[in-house]
Amino acid sequence: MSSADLRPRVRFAPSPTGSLHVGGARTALFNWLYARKYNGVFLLRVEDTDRARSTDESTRAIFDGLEWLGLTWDEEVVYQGANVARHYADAHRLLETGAAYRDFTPASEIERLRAEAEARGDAFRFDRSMAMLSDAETAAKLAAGEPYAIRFMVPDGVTEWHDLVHERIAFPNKDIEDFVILRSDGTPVYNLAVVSDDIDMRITLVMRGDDHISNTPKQILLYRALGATEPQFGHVPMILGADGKKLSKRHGATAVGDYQYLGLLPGAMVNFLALLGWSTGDDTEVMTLPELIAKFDTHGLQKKAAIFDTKKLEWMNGQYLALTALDALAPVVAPALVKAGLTTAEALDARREWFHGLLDLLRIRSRTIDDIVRQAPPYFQPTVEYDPEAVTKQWRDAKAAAEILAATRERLAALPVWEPVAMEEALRHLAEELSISGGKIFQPLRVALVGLTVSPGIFDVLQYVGREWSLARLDAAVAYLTADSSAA
RNA sequence: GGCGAUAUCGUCUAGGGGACUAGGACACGGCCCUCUCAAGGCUGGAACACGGGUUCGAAUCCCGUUAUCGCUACCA
Repeated sequence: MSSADLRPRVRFAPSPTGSLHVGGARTALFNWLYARKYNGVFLLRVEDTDRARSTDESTRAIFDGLEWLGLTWDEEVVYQGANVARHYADAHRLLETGAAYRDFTPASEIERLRAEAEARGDAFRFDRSMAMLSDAETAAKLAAGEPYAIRFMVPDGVTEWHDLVHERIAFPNKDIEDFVILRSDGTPVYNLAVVSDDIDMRITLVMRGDDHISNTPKQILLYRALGATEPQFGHVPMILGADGKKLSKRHGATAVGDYQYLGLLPGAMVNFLALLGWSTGDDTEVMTLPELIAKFDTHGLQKKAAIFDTKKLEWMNGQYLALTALDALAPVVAPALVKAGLTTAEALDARREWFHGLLDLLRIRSRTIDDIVRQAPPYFQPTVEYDPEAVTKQWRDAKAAAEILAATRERLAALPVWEPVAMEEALRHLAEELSISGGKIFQPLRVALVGLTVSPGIFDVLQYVGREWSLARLDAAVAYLTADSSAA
């Protein structure tokens, strides 16, 4: 065996029946991290055997989501639907070796018995003897072309494995009923398809959600009956909504694409997801992808389900907004500004330095890209709208405010250079002359410049709004206030 | 119902017999900084589900109870 064959092989196997959900994304992430950490191979398998529910659109959404997160796969995508011939052959192989048997009982009959048992309050269990026929009977039914399902004959004993996160898990085989592996229409059932494909893909570790724990003994039995050595298993906990219930639409944004749309950074999403159900063992929380890979260790995997805390996700995104180099951040914020109709890509390119400086000012006050866009209009549009509350609060005395703003305008206009240090010096002098605090000038000025009571430092605002627009806005404010007072 | 999994602050977690007066982060409150808002710094409140064992000693090991979740399909 060559050394290449010893590389760990893991996979992410979503059903293309919706978007890529955060739970799936995290399962993919753990697998990806494992592969990257241990020089392994990360594979993607689309489980599209349920043709009624699978869509191409969903498949694309899954690819897009994984790519956005940077979880790239190493070999061609495997489509389970393309392997049904092998699934069928494997089922028949088990039939030949006696590990499985034909069940001519119609599905409708099983359904009826199940309903009956439930009505009695009993649990229905398929009884192997129901299907046991003499060779002659079987031959006759076969000759008559009667349809049959293939059931796996669960042997006696106990099926156990050493789970990567749960240690030992054991199931007495008596609790597992003879499950169908091939339907009477010849299509494979999930557990068979998964095992057949995982064998074919030479998967060495199956890491998946712990909702699959109960499937695992059945799958292990299939590996053994098929003459294959079973892979390692690791069952990671689920992600729950804020109410402790399974994450669903009702909880709002649950798809990875939703967060992309909401202006989250993929690095923040990955970092946050990694910390849901896994920890480094030390106190580090904000980690780059290379750090995540270096620190990843299955021992840090949690057994307990985790609640998806959007507040912490936002905080994490704020950290990434602040930490990401402006050169890298600008290209992702620019399209959002363009989309909001505030500017064009060309205009931003032309004022690259200005844009980066502005971005640096706004990002520290933001948790998402949308937050940045929301703060941006005063710097991209010639005029601003006044927030009524800001007017009430800072321009309550219209006459006084107008006077201060007029004086402010005069001092600023007189400056030889439009530069923060000089502005501050000039306005602090003005405050001194008027025997008022700096805030008494800065706050009304802030409303004139951005229309709000909140903004970055006032001198930064003046600088980034620019001389021309700033002075015009002061004029407009004075006009507004004098008109207002004469009207009143 | 049966089987399985899980159980530390509101949330994510550290902890794997004595280092625990149970640590960190998010969120929340206070203070500092300050032209506002953030960011940052300091700081406060806040948890071992319950009951039995084992042990000199238990958040840590064992058993039970409870609660939650999952599976129990000719769904995946």
